[in-house]
Amino acid sequence: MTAEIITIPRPTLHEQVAARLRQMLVENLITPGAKLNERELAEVLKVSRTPLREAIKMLAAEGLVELLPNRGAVAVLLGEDDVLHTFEVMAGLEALSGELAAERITDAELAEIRALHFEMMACYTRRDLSNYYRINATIHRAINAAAKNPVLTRTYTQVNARLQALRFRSNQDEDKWARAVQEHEQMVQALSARDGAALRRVLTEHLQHKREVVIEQLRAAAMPLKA
Amino acid sequence: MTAEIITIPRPTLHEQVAARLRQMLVENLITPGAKLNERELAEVLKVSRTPLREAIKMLAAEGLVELLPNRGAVAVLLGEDDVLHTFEVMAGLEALSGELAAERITDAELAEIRALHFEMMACYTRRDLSNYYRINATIHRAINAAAKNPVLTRTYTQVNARLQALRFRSNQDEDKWARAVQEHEQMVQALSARDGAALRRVLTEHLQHKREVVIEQLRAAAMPLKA
DNA sequence: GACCGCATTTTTGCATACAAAATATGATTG
DNA sequence: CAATCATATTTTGTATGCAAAAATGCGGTC
Repeated sequence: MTAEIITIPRPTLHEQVAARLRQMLVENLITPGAKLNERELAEVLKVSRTPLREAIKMLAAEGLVELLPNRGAVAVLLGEDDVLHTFEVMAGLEALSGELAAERITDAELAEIRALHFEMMACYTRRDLSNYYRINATIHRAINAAAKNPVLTRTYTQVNARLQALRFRSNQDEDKWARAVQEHEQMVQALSARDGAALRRVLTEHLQHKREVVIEQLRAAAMPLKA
Repeated sequence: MTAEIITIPRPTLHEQVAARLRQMLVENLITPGAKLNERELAEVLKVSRTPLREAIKMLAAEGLVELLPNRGAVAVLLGEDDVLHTFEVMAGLEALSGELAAERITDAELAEIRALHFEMMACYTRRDLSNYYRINATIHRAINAAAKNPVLTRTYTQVNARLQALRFRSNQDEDKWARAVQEHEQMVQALSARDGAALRRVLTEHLQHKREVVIEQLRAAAMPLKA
């Protein structure tokens, strides 16, 4: 008898479509606020409307699109308040991740995070913003993973997805960037010391600062009137 | 010109079905672990499989059912670990709710929570467990609402839904019940004092205790062998 | 020139039909 | 009698068709 069901073969079509749409939304290939035309999308993705609609319903439950009865779905467009609220929740989830990670992280996981941290420092030194962001996100995910709580990871991923859509890769303010790096330094220290309370504090502050940066850039992007 | 779109008329069919299924799952009208047969359900709910499937996909994204490729959906069955993980996240979300609520709660909201608290005390005194639970949940929702963060509310509701399915209305241990009531007393105090840190502490502990009770009852229910 | 009314065209929502996979059935054999 | 394999049945997954609602376009009117 086989030990366990190993469902990998090939995801059903609606799953693939959902994944693809998720990606498109997160990467802004679908403009926030834009209407999702079923006929169009079905044609582009080369599937019938049925699995497409099922996928859209999933994304709606995930909060990536909004469903308007009899009027289809639109990609969520986050206003300043939405961003603020989302960051508040993210901060709470990150804080919890850190707290639990400090208790449960293995030496191997810690070592990997340290390594990632150095990689990130390299990108910072080179002012390689794109890779900096990428590794940064990886570190946060790694901390979350070290918390060893699948429900937390799931929730974290879901809430975070909404923010991903507005990740600005534009030039950061130098001072704020430096501060962020410093905070990351503190994270590694707190993790090494297995100091959950400290890590909670650092992460909460870190997210708060991140929020400020995003809000600033959001405002700047919202009014290119003076330009 | 109308101020805003007020979409209320009648929810689309898949929304209704989703709501109904959600209710059935939460109230255990569908046994945890049970397979959801599309033909059967479609017949019972008197809809075709299309809106039913769309609803199921939403519930899957919400974590209330699990999707097995080519094998349909099953109502989630929480093991001890799942319950533990879910409570960990719930604790984090409640703590955050409390912290924010302490900052943002209005006098009217506070008064209402106080009133609910007294109602709950009445139920406690009468050992009216059913209504105690109901009002208890209402108080927690009210605290969450006082935080005035829709994203938090949404996340809270979603994670909480998974636990609702296993709300044991069985007789609690007297001591633990008394302790829970005392903690609720402390909540009201912390809220009145607008002491976010204190409320965070109380709620975190409260959830931890709640978790213990649920785990106990889960174990007891899991092995009625000795009975 | 802007605003309404009405017919046309899209677009969404739901039901049905068909294909593929999984499951159940039962005969067969070691 | 257990196990296995071929076949039948059920069930899920996807596509298509049809009805209702919304968006669009266009004359006409004030």
